[in-house]
Parts: sequence; structure tokens; C-alpha cells
Amino acid sequence: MRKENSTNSINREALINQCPVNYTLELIGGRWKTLILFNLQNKPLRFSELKRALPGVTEKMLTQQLRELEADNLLTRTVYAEVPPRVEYSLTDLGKSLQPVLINIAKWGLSVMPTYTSKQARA
Amino acid sequence: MRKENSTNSINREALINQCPVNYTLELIGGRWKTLILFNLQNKPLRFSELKRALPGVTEKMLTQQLRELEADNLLTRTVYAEVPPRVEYSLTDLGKSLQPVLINIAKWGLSVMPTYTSKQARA
DNA sequence: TATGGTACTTACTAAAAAGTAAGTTTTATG
DNA sequence: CATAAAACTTACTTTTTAGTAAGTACCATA
Repeated sequence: MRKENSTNSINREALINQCPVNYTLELIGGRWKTLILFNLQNKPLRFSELKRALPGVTEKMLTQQLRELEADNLLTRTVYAEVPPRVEYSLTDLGKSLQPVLINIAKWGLSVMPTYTSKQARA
Repeated sequence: MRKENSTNSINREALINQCPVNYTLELIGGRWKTLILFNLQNKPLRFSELKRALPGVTEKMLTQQLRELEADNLLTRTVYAEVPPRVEYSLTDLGKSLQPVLINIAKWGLSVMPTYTSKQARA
């Protein structure tokens, strides 16, 4: 739960409101969000399908990030009245409109990321 | 200081290595980094100039984020043999190559961000 | 009852990021 | 000496994010 009156919170909100880059990063920032968005770009997927597509993700984290993406209107969560439960996630139009941006970011990343694992330069 | 063997760290590194979007976001993610990069796009600036351009930033946070951007080769830190100290920051070619990406992100952000402050929808 | 499947929820811990406040460095000037 | 300027550094605290582990709900089947 975010504390409302902390300097941290105040600065964060200020930057989100003033800087469209920060606004966007706020929507896609999260350990698993970009991969979720990537996996949903071609068709809707169930929770379990997403989970299998994201090695290392816990159900808890997956749920949390999906809920945030939903809250930000980037994806739709469809619950089917079935047992076992069946829940499907699909991109909204807004979520789809983000794909070219993500592709653009990916292109830059691909053009500069090293082909070997040399991340030790970072503290 | 990042702990090397935490699941958190392992997942993070895995995603940075596998996903170019995450790789890029790792470079620009940080409360003040995008604004720093934006302010440096036209000409080099001194520490104090950057500080004045970023309301709410502390010297500590500014220093930290500048050092990280430098470590990631996005900017150059030039120290002049003067008193009072004079240190200048400027974008590297790599930093400059990132500008179109940031502009692309900003465009999307601008197209969707509300014109009024309605961020309460987020937990 | 137990077991199974899917998709969570809850209570907590660990790790990371951001911030606070004080102190330091290099000289120059009074 | 004191004060000033610019650009940090250090030690600590607060806040936020990510993760661990157990439990829950809804049925269906044995």
C-alpha cells in the first residue's frame, strides 16, 4: 500500500503528471508486465498459459501484475462460469496501441544489448 | 547494494537478458533519469543547472542517478580543474540514440494521459 | 472423506529504491 | 580563523516492490 504523503509519493505523482515518459513507464513498469503484454499480443491467454510462458513467476506475482494492468485498462479479464475456474486475459485497444511503442523500445534495446552476459559493470 | 543470489535478483537478470524491453527499461528506470536525459538533449549542463531544472530532487538522488546513467554509458561526466568545482554532464552518442525512443514513449503517453488528475483509480 | 484442477487471497519476509540530514573536499576571500 | 561556492559522500531511515508459503473457493470424481 502506498503511503500518500511521503516525499517519495509526492515526487512520483508530480513526475507522472508532468512527464509523459514517466506516465507511460508507470503503466509498464513491473517485473513481469512487459512479458505479459508481449505474450498477449496475438491472442487471449488463460492464467495458467501465462504462468507457463513466464518461467520464474509466482501465481501471486502474476495475479498482482495482471490486476494492475487491468486497473490501468491495458487488458481485459474475462471470467467464465466454469469449474475448474477459467479466466482469460486479452489486450484492450489501449493495450494494443502500446505494442508499437514496446516494439520501438525493443528495437533500441536489441541494438545495444551485449551478446554476452556482461552486467557486472553495474553496482 | 543488490544481493546476488536472491530470487528477486535472479529473475531480474533473467528478464534483462531475455527481453530487450526490460533491458532498456533497466537503463532509464529511476525516479529522475528520464527528466535528466530530457534536460541534457540540447546541451551539456552543470550539476547545479540540472538540480534547478528538477524541482524536488536532492543532491544525493541527483548524484546517484547521474552516476548510474554514466555507468550505463548514456552520459559523460566532465570534471574541470576549477574552484568552486565545475562538473558538466552531456549525452553520449548512445544517450542521444535513445532520444527518439523517449520521444516515441512520450507521444503515446501524451495521447492517453488524462488532462485532469485522476490517478486514484490505482491502488 | 480425499484428491484433483484452476485461479486466486492472505500474512508475512526479503530485497531494492528513494529519501533525510549531516559531513567533506577544493580553493578563494575577508 | 570564518564564510562562501559547487559537487559531492556517508550513515541512516522510510517507502516500495518482489517474493515465500500457506490457505481458499468452486466444483468434480473416487
